[in-house]
Amino acid sequence: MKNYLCDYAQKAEKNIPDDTTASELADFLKIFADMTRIKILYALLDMELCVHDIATILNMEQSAISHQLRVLRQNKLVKVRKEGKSSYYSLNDSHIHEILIRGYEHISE
Amino acid sequence: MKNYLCDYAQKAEKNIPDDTTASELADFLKIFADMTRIKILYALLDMELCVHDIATILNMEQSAISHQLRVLRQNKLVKVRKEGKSSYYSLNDSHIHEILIRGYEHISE
DNA sequence: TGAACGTATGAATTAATGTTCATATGTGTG
DNA sequence: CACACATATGAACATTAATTCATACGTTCA
Repeated sequence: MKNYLCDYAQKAEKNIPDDTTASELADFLKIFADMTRIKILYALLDMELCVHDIATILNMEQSAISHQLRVLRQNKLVKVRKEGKSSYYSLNDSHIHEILIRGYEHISE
Repeated sequence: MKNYLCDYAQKAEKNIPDDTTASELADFLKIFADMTRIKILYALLDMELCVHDIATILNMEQSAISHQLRVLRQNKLVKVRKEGKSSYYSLNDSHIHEILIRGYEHISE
């Protein structure tokens, strides 16, 4: 049974985020781990859209979209503007573009 | 029942990746959606490590690490170098750094 | 060749997550 | 106020995924 660590491995230990940070990071990146949410984010890249339009564009139920928008909203990736009967959603995070682009680059290779 | 789309919404439609692309993208980003894998990736940021050392550093079972390394391997995020009894893993993707950094920036705000 | 070590993997279990369905809340309009 | 429209949400169901356990495979060395 080996419980020790080589010197170099001890260095690696320092790079690893603590449980709280790692967990927050995982939770954040988890948001991008879903096809529906990715599509929603892409739809919102250039403009704000109301729930109904997103559902129509993605050809999905309003309820499903609404649930996913809640996830995005709670994680501050999108923001809402209410006007009349509608809720207009738009992006709320500057890193989204970057992450989506890096991801796309990866699968394009 | 509204089946039409406003002009601006039709533009949004063009940004949305097709199902295949969106699915691949989601699958790729899904890899980052787990605390264990994030820790492994951080551990490998500066150096290669064998399975046993990763398990020790993360204080987890060898089997769990091995399973996750397989996910990372299959998705080409890490590569293996076999030497003697050990398998040494290292990063295999230039976007990893960027994604982890963007994620960290987000949760730091 | 047998024993120890390192790694990989299949099966089972448990936990987390996405979608649907039904329904509630809220807003504008006749 | 009654009704249509837009959105939000709780519960149920189905699916996916992470970990553990047991074990197999591969390598080194006495």
